Amino acid sequence: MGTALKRKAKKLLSSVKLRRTNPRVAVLGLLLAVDKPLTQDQISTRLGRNAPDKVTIYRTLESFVRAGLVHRAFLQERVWHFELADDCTEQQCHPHFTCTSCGDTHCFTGVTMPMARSPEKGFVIGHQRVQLEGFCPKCNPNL
Amino acid sequence: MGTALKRKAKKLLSSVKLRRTNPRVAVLGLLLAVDKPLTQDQISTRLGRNAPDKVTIYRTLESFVRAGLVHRAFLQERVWHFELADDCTEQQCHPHFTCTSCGDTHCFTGVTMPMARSPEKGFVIGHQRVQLEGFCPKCNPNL
DNA sequence: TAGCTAAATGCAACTAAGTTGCAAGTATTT
DNA sequence: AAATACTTGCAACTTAGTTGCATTTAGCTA
Ligand SMILES: [Mn+2]
Ligand SMILES: [Mn+2]
Ligand SMILES: [Zn+2]
Ligand SMILES: [Zn+2]
Repeated sequence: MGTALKRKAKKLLSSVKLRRTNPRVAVLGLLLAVDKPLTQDQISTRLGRNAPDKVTIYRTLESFVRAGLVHRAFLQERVWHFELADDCTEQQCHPHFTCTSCGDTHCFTGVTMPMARSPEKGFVIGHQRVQLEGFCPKCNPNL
Repeated sequence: MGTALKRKAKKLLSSVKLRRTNPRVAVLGLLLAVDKPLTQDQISTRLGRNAPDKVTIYRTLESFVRAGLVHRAFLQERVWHFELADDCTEQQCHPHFTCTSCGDTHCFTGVTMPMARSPEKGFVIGHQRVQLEGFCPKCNPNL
């Protein structure tokens, strides 16, 4: 991991009053670098030989979520994907697109969706999530 | 389960060329009756004493999904929720609202959302899913 | 109606994502 | 440098969903 990324990660950690430990710098630096949702397993693999323990990665991510640095980006499988909580408003994150052919996920950061309106009085819609699936350019049969 | 429901379930099964077995009639009848997403566990509990085996419920639901009778309505937890595949178009199902206070889920069947537009050439958006969370009328602090 | 067969079921064992408890280590404060 | 609250790693656990296989059954045919 680049020194610049490490510095950025440490700064971020301090800004939310989290201790600047090695596992946290590594995980946060990675999320800063890849800029797309990753699972615990993917994080572990990418950090390679001296990746922190699985439990530490989960707890690290949990602390990031609590601090508001990271979101769980719910995809359609059974595993959680985590990404930085930028490109989001209070009410909604950007849509996520997953290719049904190759499985790749893309962040549609430029796409904004109108908020759903409640069908009846009394509901308060605090947050909205949009998931998309289909073919990515690589797998598009018409291309 | 009511006789009418059973008859309806059997009819539906025949219409998609699935064998009319007891487990299938029971599970489909239940989904017809409750009209909201249920997990395998909830289905099993509601069917009570002589509910089919867990594996049978999963395989039953899988056959319904293959036949297009049922959708997996992905909610925010780690478990799958299944519901009848009506109130859906080819491109999107109705939004689902889950209350962050009491956990109840409501189907916003009347609410339609515009489809997201691809941010760049090449993506084909086949399906869109919208999840909402907030306070339900029961838990709304302003009510 | 009885028999045939492919499809469906039930059970036990398994997989894998995420959790919990606890002893040992360490970042920050003083 | 010492104190201590926070963090880490490991082992054991939980739980949703899967797999393999022997047994049963729905729907068909004779
Ligand atoms: Mn994203
Ligand atoms: Mn619904
Ligand atoms: Zn693709
Ligand atoms: Zn509620």
